[in-house]
Amino acid sequence: MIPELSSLTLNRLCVYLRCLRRLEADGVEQISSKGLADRFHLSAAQIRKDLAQLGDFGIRGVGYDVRALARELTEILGLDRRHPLIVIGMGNLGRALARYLGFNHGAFVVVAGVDNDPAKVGGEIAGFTVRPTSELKEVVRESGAQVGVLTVPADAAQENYDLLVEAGIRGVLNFAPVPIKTSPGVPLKDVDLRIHLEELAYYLASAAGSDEPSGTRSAATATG
Amino acid sequence: MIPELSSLTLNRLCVYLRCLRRLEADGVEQISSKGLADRFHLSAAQIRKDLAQLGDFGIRGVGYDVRALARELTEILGLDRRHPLIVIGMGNLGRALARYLGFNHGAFVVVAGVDNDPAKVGGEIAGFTVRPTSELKEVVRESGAQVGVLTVPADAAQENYDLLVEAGIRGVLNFAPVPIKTSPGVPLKDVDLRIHLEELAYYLASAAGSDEPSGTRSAATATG
DNA sequence: GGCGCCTTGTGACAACCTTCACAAGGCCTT
DNA sequence: AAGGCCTTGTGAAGGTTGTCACAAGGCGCC
Repeated sequence: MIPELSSLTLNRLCVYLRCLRRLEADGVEQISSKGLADRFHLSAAQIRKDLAQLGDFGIRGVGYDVRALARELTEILGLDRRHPLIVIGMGNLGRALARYLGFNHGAFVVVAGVDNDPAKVGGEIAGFTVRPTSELKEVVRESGAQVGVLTVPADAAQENYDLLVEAGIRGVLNFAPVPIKTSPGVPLKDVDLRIHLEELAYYLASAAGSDEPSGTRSAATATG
Repeated sequence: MIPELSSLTLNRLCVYLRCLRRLEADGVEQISSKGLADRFHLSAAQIRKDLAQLGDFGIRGVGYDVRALARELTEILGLDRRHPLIVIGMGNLGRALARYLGFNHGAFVVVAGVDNDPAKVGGEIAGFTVRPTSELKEVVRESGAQVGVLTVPADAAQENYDLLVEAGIRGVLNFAPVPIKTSPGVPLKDVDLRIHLEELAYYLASAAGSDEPSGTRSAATATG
C-alpha cells in the first residue's frame, strides 16, 4: 500500500509532522500546502507530492485537516508506538543522549545503558542503572529495549553492533564515525556529528576564497 | 577550480578522508579505489568520480598515494585550519558537545559557551567559563569563535541564530528541530537527532508488517 | 444553479546522482 | 621492448529526486 518511502521523503515527513504539531498547538485546524510551505520554508509542490503518496488526505479548495493529517503521519511513521532504547557506551555523548531522551520525548525513551568500563557500571543516569556490556543480552531482555544507540569509540563499534544483533535488537543508531557492516533485518542509521562540522568547514573555506558560498539555502535540506 | 561540490559529495569526501587516516595509521601507503571500496563498504566508481572532480590524484595501474591524498582532502575540506566553536545553550546536549569536542578532535575546538539561564552562567565546562547570552557579541570577539553550535530549545533557535549572525559568526550548526530562516553568507547545517530515530521507527514499523525492511543497506548512505 | 476563486493531485519535464563500460595510461615480467 | 595485467579517469546510460503547470474538484457568493 505505501510504496517504499525513500529516506529523503521519510525525513521530510518527520519535518511535516513536527510542523503540524506546532500548528495544532497554535490552534490551527486547517492548512494548505502553500500555507505550510510559507510558514516553515518548505516547498508546496513537494509537500503535496509527498502526502499524495500516502493517500488522499487533502480536500481540494480547502487544504489539509491538521489534526487528522498529524494522526495519519504519526501512525505511518510508527510513532504511535513506544520505542524503548538502550545506550551502548556511557561516555559523554551516551550520558547526554540518555538524559536528553530520558523522558518526555515522545515515542523514544532510554530504558537501559551498558558500558564495559567497570568504573561506569552501577551509576544512575536517567532512571536506570548502568550495567556491564557482558550482560547485554539479559539487559535487553529485561528492559524490552528495541533500538540500540551506539556511542562507543570507533574501534569498538562493529563488535558492539554485532553484540546488539545477537541480543535481538531490531534497529541501531550509530554515532561512531566508521562504516558498519550490517546484518540483514537490523537496519542501521549513521549519525556523524563531525561530518556536519566538516561540511561547514568546507563552506567557510570556500567562502574565504570566493565572495559567496553556495550553502545559504541549506535550511531547506533538513538533513537530520 | 573546484566545481561546486554537492552536499552528498562533500559528505563522502569526509568519509574517504577518515578511511585514509585509518589506512595511514595502519601503515598503508598506496590504495586503489577498489581496495578502499572493499575495505570500507563503498563504491569504487563513486570514489573515482568524486576524486576526479578535484584533480588527478591517482596513478593509473597503481592507485592513490594515501598520505598525499589525505593531505589534499584535508586542505580542500578546510580541515588544515583550526575552527573555534561557540556553543549556545549549555543544556545536556550543549555540555556533552562541549566536552566531546573539547579538545583533541582535530580542527574543531569548543572555545566558548553561553546560556541565558543565570544558574548556568559561571560554570566551568571544558576549559572555558559559561557566559550570559547577552554578552554574546563580546564573547565571540574575545574567543575568536567562527562557528556557532545551536543547542537551545526550538522556540529560541531562530532568535539565537539571528544573534549569532549579528555577532559576526560565519557558520551555524543547528540542533533545534525547527526550520531556521538563514541570512545570506552564514551557512546553516541542521542536525536532528530525533529524525534519525524516527526513520528507524518507520523501518521497524514496516518490518512488523512485511517480512523484510528495505533499510538494511543504510550503512552505504553515510548520512552524517 | 452558475460563476469565480482556491487548492489538491498528477503527469511531464528538468536536474541531479549513481552505475556501467571502456579507452588511456602506468608497472612488471619476460 | 613487448605483452599482460592492473588501475584511473570519463563519457554515456540509467535511475532517482525535485519542479512546474494544469486539469479535477470543492466552497461560497450572487
